[in-house]
Amino acid sequence: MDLQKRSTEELILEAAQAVFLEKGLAGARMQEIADRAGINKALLHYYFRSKEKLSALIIERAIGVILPRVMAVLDTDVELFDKIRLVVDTYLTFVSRNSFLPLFIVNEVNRNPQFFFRTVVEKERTHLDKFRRQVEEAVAQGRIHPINPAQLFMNVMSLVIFPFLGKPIIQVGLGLSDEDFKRAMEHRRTEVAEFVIRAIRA
Amino acid sequence: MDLQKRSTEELILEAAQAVFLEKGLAGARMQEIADRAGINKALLHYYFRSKEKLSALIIERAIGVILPRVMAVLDTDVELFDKIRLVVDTYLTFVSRNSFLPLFIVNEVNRNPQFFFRTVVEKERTHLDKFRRQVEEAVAQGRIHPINPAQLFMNVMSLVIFPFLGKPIIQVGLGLSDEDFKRAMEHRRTEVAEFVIRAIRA
DNA sequence: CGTAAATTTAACCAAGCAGTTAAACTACCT
DNA sequence: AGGTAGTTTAACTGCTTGGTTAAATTTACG
Repeated sequence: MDLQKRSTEELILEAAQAVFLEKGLAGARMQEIADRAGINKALLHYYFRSKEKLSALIIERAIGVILPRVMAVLDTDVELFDKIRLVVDTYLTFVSRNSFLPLFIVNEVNRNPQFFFRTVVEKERTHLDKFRRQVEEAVAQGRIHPINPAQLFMNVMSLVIFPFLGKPIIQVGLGLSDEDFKRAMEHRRTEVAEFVIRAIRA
Repeated sequence: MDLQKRSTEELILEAAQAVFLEKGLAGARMQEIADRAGINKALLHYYFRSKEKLSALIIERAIGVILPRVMAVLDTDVELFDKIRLVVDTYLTFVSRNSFLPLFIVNEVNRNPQFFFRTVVEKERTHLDKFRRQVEEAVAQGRIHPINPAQLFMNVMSLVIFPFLGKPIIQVGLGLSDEDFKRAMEHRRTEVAEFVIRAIRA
């Protein structure tokens, strides 16, 4: 379709996403967004009336791109242990390429939980059901240690996401270069899943 | 000593901490800090010249209060599994009472990693040595599965801290009331440690 | 070509906010 | 009583920033 060049609207959205993720909502400047999109402030407001409207779009986009990904995996028919491996791998890949996303989302969600609630979760919550039943079944069959599915899910998310939120802490605290960190995350791609599986396997 | 009333300086610091943690550095207003401290803006600047100086103090305080706590536990002579139980318990207790702290620290550390580096870590890094050796020894003796001490540490921190960063996500995503969430965290106090121990025990 | 939409230029407004200042008031100390 | 540090009041400066406006210029397109 438009292989030649992205539309101005897209340019703005990309620039806005970059700036919002880097600086946070309060720290982002409309001027900087305009600059990075290669346009001027007037045109920026011409497309997206206000900072608030623009930021709402970005937040929706950011959350909308990551949440369905996890939910889709959780909703498949794969066997439990393989599903854990799959969700870790999927998520870790994605978040490695968008390392600012977790912090941004966590901030916005804490600032305005209602929005998060209305926008996304209502539709997605049921997708957890299959996972929940799967865990309960495995517990009932004695294949895994008794564990609350919610807690298990929380654990997986924690292990995958936190290192990116705490990247500077971890890097400095453990003395890792950027390259080291990348390698450590690569290593985690398999390690985390096996860690979780060992923790629950009966 | 001064049982009657806290000094104005302390009042300001407490108010500043509260406001900074709730609103973040960029979102915090000097006026609000003054109001909450029960004084006026002029006096606020009379005590702490600028917002920057004040925020630097708060950041230092915030990090300085939580990091040494973990390090102290990691540096003790307790046996490995008990140490894991201890660190989880200590940390979870503390962070339950200061639930805004993790998000604040994570933000500041991402915004300015150098500061974090200079201020705290230099002195604290060595405290990890004992834990590191302990893990390596346990691996060598075949008491636990082979695991990089750094990764193990990262896993424990992840499991403890993340739920507080993602509290709204988790609450909404899993449909937990405030009471439910509190109970879930209480439950985690023992669960997380056992989870980790099962994951590494040979 | 002609017209409408897209884009720039440049100036401007209003609000919010950090920080200042000076004068007056209060409380405590000696 | 007098002085000093702590505190208030209230007005003000200066800068940043979101948002607007109007006119000029360019681009796209039938």
